[in-house]
Amino acid sequence: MSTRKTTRPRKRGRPVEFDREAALDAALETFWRRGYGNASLDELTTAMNINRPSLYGAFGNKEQLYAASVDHYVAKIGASYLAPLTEPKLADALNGFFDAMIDGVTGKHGPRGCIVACTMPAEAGVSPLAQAQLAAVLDQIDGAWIARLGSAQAAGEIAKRRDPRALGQLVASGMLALSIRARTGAKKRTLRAIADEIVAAVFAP
Amino acid sequence: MSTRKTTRPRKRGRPVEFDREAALDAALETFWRRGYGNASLDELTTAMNINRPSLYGAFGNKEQLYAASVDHYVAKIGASYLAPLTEPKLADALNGFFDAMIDGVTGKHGPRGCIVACTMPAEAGVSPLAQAQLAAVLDQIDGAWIARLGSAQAAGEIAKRRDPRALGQLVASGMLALSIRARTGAKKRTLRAIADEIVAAVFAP
DNA sequence: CGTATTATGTACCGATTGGTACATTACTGA
DNA sequence: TCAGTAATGTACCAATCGGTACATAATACG
Repeated sequence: MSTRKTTRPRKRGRPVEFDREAALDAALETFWRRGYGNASLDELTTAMNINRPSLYGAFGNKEQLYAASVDHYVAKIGASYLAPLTEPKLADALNGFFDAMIDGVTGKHGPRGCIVACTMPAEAGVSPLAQAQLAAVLDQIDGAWIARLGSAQAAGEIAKRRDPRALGQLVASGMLALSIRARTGAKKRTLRAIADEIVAAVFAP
Repeated sequence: MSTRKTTRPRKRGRPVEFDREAALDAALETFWRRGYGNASLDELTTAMNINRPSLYGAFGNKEQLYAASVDHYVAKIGASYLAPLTEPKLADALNGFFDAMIDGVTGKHGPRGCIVACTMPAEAGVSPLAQAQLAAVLDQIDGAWIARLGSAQAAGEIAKRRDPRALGQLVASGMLALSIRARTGAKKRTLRAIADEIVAAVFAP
């Protein structure tokens, strides 16, 4: 018998008519701009261009749609901010990260600020699910920078006495703070000046 | 004729029965913990122990009550964080600020985090009033630190080549980020380690 | 074909929302 | 003592909220 992939049963019933990714993009933009509580299902379904039963069928409920939107943001936009971490020189990684991030939070890909820093903390006080998700996202960003700074330290780019953990959390903290500042309309130059101080702090002896 | 203060007419009508400050404390605690949208008027009036008409008579409406609660927070708790700025030595000012702030955002005076960093950014995307208030509060904290670092620089405590403006905004940014981290349950030691890096950055050459 | 299955569109649900009308109560001033 | 004034308590409002029942439409299977 020829080795055959387990015949996955084809999809029954009426096919989904909307593009799940496009719908998530629209939901993300809505939650990002208005926060969780200020985004109503009417707004969401209008922006996503689907009706309520389709939304509930595809995403569960409003809370789960919000969580999916945040995941979508992290995977799509957050990941693009972290892409410069693969730069061989630490200075390039840091500057590339802050440049990309500042472009992003000043409106390049959507509303000003970042959905994580600007909308999740408010929900974290009410929803354990949101609190856990926020903690997980922060851990992920911290972890990425801690690892990157650890190898930079091994390569002799930063002083041996520095603590990669605290420095990684400092860099990630910069992202949170700049995101909030951008929400009120802060200019790129202002944000970049703050980022410069953080970069300098990483390279201090 | 003896110079007399313009006779202020005494208060007419039934006197107010609640303590405005205590009511504001309760409103602040509610908004702080649950954010603006998740705090209903039923919750607010119950926490404040007043009825709706009294709330509207004294504070206008929900949005204005929120703004007043934030002002109350800034004047009461925010000011206590900034009190160490009067320390003669800059290091004492910085460490006193971060110690007080970390105690605060980890729950000493109320819910974890700070109402400014954790609940205002979400509203700033919807309400121009909230956005302007958030910008004003950030300006105030930035300004306090910029002034303090300016005089520290004049006193030779930090290097002449450093930029007090960027450094002041860096310190204030630390407050924002630590506040968000505290919201998810981060421990004091973690927050203090990040603060230490910021303090070190201020004193770098 | 017919049947099973799944998505869509409409129309609706009870609950909750922010906000207010109105009668009552407690005070000041003449 | 009585009129004027302002806060309180109750009870209510229209609007909106998140979520769903139900009939219809579109597919796969046999």
